[in-house]
Amino acid sequence: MTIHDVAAAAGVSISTASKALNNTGRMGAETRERVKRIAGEIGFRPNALARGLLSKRSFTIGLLTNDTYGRFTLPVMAGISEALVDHGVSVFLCAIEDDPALGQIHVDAMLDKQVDGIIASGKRLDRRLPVDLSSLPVPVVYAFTEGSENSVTLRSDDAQGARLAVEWLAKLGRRRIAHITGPEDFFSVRERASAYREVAGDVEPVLYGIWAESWGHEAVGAIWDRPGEKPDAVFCGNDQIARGVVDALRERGVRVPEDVSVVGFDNWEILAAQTRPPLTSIDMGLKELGREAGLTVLALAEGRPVEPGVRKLPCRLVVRQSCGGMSPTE
Amino acid sequence: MTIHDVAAAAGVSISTASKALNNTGRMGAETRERVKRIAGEIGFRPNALARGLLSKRSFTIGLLTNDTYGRFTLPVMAGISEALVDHGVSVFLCAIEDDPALGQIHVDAMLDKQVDGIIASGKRLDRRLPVDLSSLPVPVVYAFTEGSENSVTLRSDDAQGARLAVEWLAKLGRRRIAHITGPEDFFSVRERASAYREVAGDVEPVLYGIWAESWGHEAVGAIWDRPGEKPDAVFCGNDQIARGVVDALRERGVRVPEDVSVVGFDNWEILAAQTRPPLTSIDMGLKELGREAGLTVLALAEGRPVEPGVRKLPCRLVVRQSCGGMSPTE
DNA sequence: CTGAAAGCGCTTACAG
DNA sequence: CTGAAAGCGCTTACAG
Repeated sequence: MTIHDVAAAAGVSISTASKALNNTGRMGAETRERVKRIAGEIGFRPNALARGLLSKRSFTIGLLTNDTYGRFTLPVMAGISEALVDHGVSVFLCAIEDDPALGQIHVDAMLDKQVDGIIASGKRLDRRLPVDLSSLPVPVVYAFTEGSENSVTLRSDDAQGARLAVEWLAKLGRRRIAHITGPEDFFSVRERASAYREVAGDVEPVLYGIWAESWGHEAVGAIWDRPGEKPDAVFCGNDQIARGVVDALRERGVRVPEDVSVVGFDNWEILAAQTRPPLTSIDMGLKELGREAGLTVLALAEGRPVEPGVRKLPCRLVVRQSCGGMSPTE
Repeated sequence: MTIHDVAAAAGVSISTASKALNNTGRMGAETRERVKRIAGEIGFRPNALARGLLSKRSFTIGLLTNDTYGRFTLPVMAGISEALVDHGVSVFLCAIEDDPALGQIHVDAMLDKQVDGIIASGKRLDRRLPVDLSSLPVPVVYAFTEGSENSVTLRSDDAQGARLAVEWLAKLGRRRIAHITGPEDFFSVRERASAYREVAGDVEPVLYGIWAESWGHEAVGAIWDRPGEKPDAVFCGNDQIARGVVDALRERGVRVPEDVSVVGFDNWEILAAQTRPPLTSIDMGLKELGREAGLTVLALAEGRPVEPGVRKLPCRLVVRQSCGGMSPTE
């Protein structure tokens, strides 16, 4: 089923057939309709390869990621796909672990296939992918990973997210808010911690550790075993830590949210919803981030101008039950 | 940079250049080498679109999935990608939720782009994707989802996995093994339960519920609150349930693994490893399943014969600490 | 051993 | 208003 078949069936030339189907050129409305109808009847679908060869557009982009676990990449991917499917653009997913050779192979494969652009994504804002994308013949957008010079980079606004969490706790009347978080060498950890400090003051400590439930447990032990006043709230660096904190508090007979409010970060549905009580958490809006990344790489591919630099997208608070309080009333 | 540039730079015709680069035709070894060297020097990369137009192979396949959460699809995807990258094949990821219209859009987009084949994947063995793939012009392989008549379908061997779990418990000396699992309308639930029955006998009950920690909790309550002898082991339908079971037992002062051994299913790393104690679990080998699916669709695309029907891939036991015992000595 | 020509399926100036 | 021709970048019979 090629355009030749359509042309033959409609009794016109292939140029006319092409123009009819693409709504270009000028011809009798009746002719155009007839060609379209016949194309539909014989099930003609234009070959995107042939079309791409001419137009220099493949309607294809590549998503490169080293987040094999997919916790971050998957929502990003969903957003990209959702935004681009309407434009007829399909997405190659390339999981490259942290292997530079594998990364290069995938980049080469994508370039061979004439992708219109590449989105680089990762699991950490302050690390680069193990492959250099800075001088490719196609546009590159960085989403949730460190970008190269003068590139377009999209990331979540972790400071604003942290503020959102702590302000919510303050609004609920909490005054002694502790912060239990991940490793200090993470940029996002430092950014969240300093936003926390601004809002919460320094009545309670920041405890740096690892991204694990066990660390949440341990930190609660350290805080609650020391003498003196205890926190009435804990802002956690992610949901895993928050889960550990909630479980540890329950085991000590401290009631959540009556005695202590807990906020997580990531809004990792499966974890946040299964915790008892379900976690109030900060959502980084990764799907929205993916959507923006998709639209941005598309704009670049079409030659529309895009301001380079880092663009921060807002986080939002998702209220469940670990803080008490109703859903946020502005 | 096209083959014209290579030909010009090497002082040969484009036919000769093409043949030199593809190791076809006959020519002086010296000419061939020179062309190759020059191609490398000017950074020539053949346009896969043009190549695909001739060869009728795009070196592209599509992965269709309704598992937006990605728990199952992601390992499958990793396996597919890993198997195919060596063959120069790239993968379109199409997340279609459960939306038939969206599914059709993605299928059409893939066909337009001349994919060499499609792999359909899901989150449930006994459900079909919301789109009919049974009479496409390209080969289709089903992985971890119900396939159509006479298709090639790959799935995990849940009965064998369940047997592995229960036999492991028996080997550790457990005699009263309960089974707490998901909804009975899941095919895999029934298959696991009946394999469990065969090995464990009927001293303890099968409790059907939902795929949630809360159900694990609740089921432990039901069992331990009734009078009479208690189980000395629990085989759980998935890791979430197992986590609920382990937590509930701990809260009752029942020691895991000293008093009761617990086995999960799925080997969902992030959950299994964070449970205290870490969960021994059954791994469905989804990455291997993806690898097989990739190689199978490739074989089909190349016209090699593939036996239709359902192929079950073996599960394996991953030993952590929730059962006691050493790593399986086989 | 090497090159001119035809062609993959399509689009787009350009004639008529 | 419609069609013949050239061409996107490549490969592959077929001549020479």
